[in-house]
Amino acid sequence: MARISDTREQIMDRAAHLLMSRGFNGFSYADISSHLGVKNAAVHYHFPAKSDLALALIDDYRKILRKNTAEFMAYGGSTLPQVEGLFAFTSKQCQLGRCICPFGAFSVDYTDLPEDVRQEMARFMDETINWLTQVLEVGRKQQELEFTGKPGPKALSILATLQGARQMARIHGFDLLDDVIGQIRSELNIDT
Amino acid sequence: MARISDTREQIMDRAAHLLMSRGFNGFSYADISSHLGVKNAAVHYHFPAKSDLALALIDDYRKILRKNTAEFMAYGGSTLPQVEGLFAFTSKQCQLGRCICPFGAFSVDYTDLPEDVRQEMARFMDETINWLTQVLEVGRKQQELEFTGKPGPKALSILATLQGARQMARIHGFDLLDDVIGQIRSELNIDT
DNA sequence: CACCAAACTTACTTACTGGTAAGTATAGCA
DNA sequence: TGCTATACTTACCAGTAAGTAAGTTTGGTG
Repeated sequence: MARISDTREQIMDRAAHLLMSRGFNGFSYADISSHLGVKNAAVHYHFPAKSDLALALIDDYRKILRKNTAEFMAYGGSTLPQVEGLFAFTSKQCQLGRCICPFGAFSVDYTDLPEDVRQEMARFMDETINWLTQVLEVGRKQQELEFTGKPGPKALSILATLQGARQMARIHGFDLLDDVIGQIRSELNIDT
Repeated sequence: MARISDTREQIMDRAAHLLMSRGFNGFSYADISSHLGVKNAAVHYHFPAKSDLALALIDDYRKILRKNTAEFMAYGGSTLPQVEGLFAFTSKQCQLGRCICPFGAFSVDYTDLPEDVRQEMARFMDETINWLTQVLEVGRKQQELEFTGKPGPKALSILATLQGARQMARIHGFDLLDDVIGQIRSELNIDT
């Protein structure tokens, strides 16, 4: 037994990977425990029900998002690193086999989710949309990027595009995601 | 027993709905059989393995796509009904609870799919992309629609956007899909 | 009427699912 | 040294998954 248990953290790491590679119903507690070399019940010790694991995962995502964007949301700054960071992150995750973003994973298995998980997911999505909406709004004002229509729908559109492309890339090849990101860039007039 | 067995057809109908509402690993043979009032083994009689069901579903989608687009692919014509048809279809499917398009469903459960199903899926995606690419190319030539960049990446981008938005709409509400379709329209300069 | 094949049902198997109850090892503390 | 909370393991449970083997019903055909 480790002095400070890192098993919980390892469970979260593995669960996050499994969630994004196989979807929420696509992995079992055994998939986690066997990979860590512990028993099934050890995972249940930290997360009694699978929905507890879901809530913890979503909570983590929200924290990471807030941490990474807090400074921008508070004080502004250049928007290009924000947008390019989103593209790079999506691309890297996909190449690491994590082709299903949490939105997609939980959307597919939505009918099996308890109400609290659904609500947390909606909140996380809200925060993500708000962040990108503000990035687009500020970016347009600062003339760093251009686009058609209002920032809100454009933000939705970009997030949806990346989510869909990430999934399609698994079936059709990773070039697809590069092409789509290129298309988004050109429509934001930030061709490199 | 019906003279001409329509059980197979009913199985396909139900399976298609379940695939698009819960994903491929999200439904079981029991979900199909109980709904039709037959036994589990009856489904296995028509589709021995679940991958046979997957292949049949994909084959059906390909046929439907080809049937609906054959005329346009052969002789051209106005492109607006093609594009608007895609939007209307996506919107309707989502409202009927089928928030997961086949690409998304099979992408999430990709790791469990046998090689032949993966290849059929890739082929179906290819045909879909080719169709929309041609629609965009012809539409631009005929000055029915405008867009940034090449038709290929734009087609990918639109399909990815619709797939992602359809999934996100389930979590965030159906308005999201309307907003996204509105955004796509305005970027094609076909605002109504 | 006899037969045959299609379309099932009955009854089963093996494997895995999330989940639980009870026992055990260990680290730190009074 | 003994106690206690943490972090597990062992050993199970009921439910469900896909899949199968063998028997049964039925419509159509010779």
